[in-house]
Amino acid sequence: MDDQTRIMHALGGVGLGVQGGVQGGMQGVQVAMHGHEGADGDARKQDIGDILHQIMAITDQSLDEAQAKKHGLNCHRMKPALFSVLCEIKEKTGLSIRGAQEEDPPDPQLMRLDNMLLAEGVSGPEKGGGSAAAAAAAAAAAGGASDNSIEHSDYRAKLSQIRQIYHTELEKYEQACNEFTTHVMNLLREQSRTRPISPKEIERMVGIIHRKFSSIQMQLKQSTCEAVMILRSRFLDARRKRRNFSKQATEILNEYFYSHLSNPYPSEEAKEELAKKCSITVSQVEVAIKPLTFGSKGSTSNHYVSNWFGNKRIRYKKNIGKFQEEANLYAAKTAVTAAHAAAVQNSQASSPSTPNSGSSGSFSLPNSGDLFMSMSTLNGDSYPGAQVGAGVQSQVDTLRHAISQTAGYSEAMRGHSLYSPHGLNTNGGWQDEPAPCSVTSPTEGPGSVNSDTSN
DNA sequence: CTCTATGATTAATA
DNA sequence: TATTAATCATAGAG
Repeated sequence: MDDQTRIMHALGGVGLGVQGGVQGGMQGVQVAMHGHEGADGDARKQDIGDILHQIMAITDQSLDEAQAKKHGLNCHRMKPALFSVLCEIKEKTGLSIRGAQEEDPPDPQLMRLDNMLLAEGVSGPEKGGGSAAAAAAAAAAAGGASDNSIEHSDYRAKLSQIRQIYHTELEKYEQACNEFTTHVMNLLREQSRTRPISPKEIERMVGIIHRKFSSIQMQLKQSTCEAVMILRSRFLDARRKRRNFSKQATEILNEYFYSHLSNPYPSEEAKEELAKKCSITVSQVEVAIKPLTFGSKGSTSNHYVSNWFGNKRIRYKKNIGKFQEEANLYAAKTAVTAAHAAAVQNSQASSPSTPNSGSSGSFSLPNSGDLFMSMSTLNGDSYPGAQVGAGVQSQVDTLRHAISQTAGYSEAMRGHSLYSPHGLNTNGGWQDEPAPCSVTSPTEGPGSVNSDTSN
């Protein structure tokens, strides 16, 4: 008690001793601190010394006493002035380190992580997280190629799991950060009543805390990214586990292929239609992680068709003999369908019943390249008898098919001019025929056949 | 297991 | 950019 009054007195003395105002107080302190005292400097110095002594003595006092004194100090009329002065001093003496300028540059790595999380749909808008939602999302995402079945939804489920964890954790961190921040702020504010803490300093402190927490968040983001990467790599590996197209899908594709043998380059629309047909007709199982990674363009399903046609073309070309049977089959099929469809105006020509007769020989179609080619291969090849027979038959069928095409021949031609951007060769074939080899050197037929078949 | 069929990927090409 | 040709890697049959 006694001490307290003395302190108060002393403080008052400091203030009053100069001029009484805030300004005065400041000057007084500064003067005293720097030791530039004037005439009565010694006396003031003495005062200050007293004060310091008394302050030191506080530690020896009981809690109650300290509280009381604190209160006393807080209520002192000079307190605000002193406080600001002390803050200023503190600021000037560099006690508060001025290292708060390296915050603005947004960490590129963090940006990268953010971008990736966003791209993967982890941090993006909520899409719901459940198997049902996953299925819905899958359906929504893949427009045409809908059922990517197990793997796809599995992936989605896992992803949404990650996402959920991520969000939970993020929220937790956020909350902790806020809690901690407010706690520290309160603490500092509280302390600011007894020691010089400027609002600026508090701000800085908050900044530091936030930085700390954001670095933690970055770790979270990083590990989330890693998890996604792992998940993705696992499923991307799985992507290579190819699924064969369904029987019907290949049926449809083959049909198209063999009915457009002269120009098996489906246009975009055609591809789309084929894709639609295939995936609608059957639960055409496709592995499609791709649509997940970026907003599926819808053209993804066309990709499969393109793949298929690419493979088909190349493989057909590589070894026609091997595909003869298939060709026959589908040619016949298309012929039949054509017959069905195109009624029977020219039943003579297109009737499947009498295709061989007139048709084959009489038609030297522009796309006879195909026929010729297959012909020559057949001729050149020393197939086993049965096979030859089959070959001939197939040839016939192909012809028949060609004829059936003839019904829509003009259509086909239009198609050519429209669809084949890379010139359809005049010989009717696509690009350079495989024919040449067999044509030019039919003698070498067997060899080529063997190699083909072996291949 | 091997072997073939086949979907997917990739580098090269026009 | 679409295709080709080569290649990879698996599915499926034996």
